[in-house]
Amino acid sequence: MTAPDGPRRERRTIGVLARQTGCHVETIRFYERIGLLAPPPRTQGGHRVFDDSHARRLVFVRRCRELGFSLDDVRGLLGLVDTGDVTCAEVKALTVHHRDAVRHRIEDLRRMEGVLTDLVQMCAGGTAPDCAIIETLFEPHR
Amino acid sequence: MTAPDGPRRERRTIGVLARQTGCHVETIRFYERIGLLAPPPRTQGGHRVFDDSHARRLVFVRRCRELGFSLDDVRGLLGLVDTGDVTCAEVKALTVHHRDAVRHRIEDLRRMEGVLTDLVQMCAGGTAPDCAIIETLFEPHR
DNA sequence: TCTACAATCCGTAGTCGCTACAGGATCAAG
DNA sequence: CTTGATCCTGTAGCGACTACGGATTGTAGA
Repeated sequence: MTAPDGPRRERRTIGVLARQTGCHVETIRFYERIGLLAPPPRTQGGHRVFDDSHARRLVFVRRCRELGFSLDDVRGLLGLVDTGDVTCAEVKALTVHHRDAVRHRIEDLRRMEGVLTDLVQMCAGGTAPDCAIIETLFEPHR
Repeated sequence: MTAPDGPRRERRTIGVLARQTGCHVETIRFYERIGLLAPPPRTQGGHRVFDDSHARRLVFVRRCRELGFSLDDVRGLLGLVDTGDVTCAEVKALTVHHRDAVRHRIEDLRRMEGVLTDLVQMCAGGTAPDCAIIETLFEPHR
């Protein structure tokens, strides 16, 4: 009865991991370098060998990044997970805080979009050398 | 009858210009270094002396930045202004293109915000060590 | 006129989150 | 055993600033 390991601990090269997670190879190495991912074991020749736990962790990082969390936020979340100290309240607070920042950013962009639309509308778009957009941009704030 | 110059060509130090335009002193020097603003004349001791034309141009840059234009975009717009070759059509095209990029960015952020709000709502926020947010973030995409 | 101190000078390095090389070594298939 | 894909390390670059250190200059008050 040799241990049948199964697909639970599947080994993969960095390239395969990259394809599975949608990360670039360079990004994975970068995450390892900055301490976001633990250094995986290597082959005799020095190639990294990743297993499911690495894949899981990388997926987590990637999902967080897709949601706009900073790498520092991700580090914090992973820290909570790693120590086992994680409580819903902490995670929720971090998430709420980030969501509020995202909302704030949306508001900023909306204001920009409004002004840009105004500018576009006040511009005839012809070959005239005097452009209302340019004129307006030379005016101080608001 | 000495030329009364008037307030039209008011001279100012970099600090005063910064206060007038809302830019940091370092940013003004930075803009000069990358060729966005022309090098102003100096005092004997080497301090920069700015006049109204510099102020006008810096206001333009600042307004563009507030609207999210890249420094390269600003360079382009200023280039058009400088050559006198500026036509409404060109400026409008650049502005429309940028507005579309801003809209795109808003859509991205809105999607993030939606997911973040979902996450926040699925989390009880108590002291439980199992957190639904964390669980979800370990799941692959979507 | 002297002195104190604010403001300015320059150059370099750091921020964030990657991305793009260069110049090699290793691995798997045929 | 050769080929060619993949991997390795290290460094430099991006955008748009920001922050520093150490020196110099400008100016207002005594």
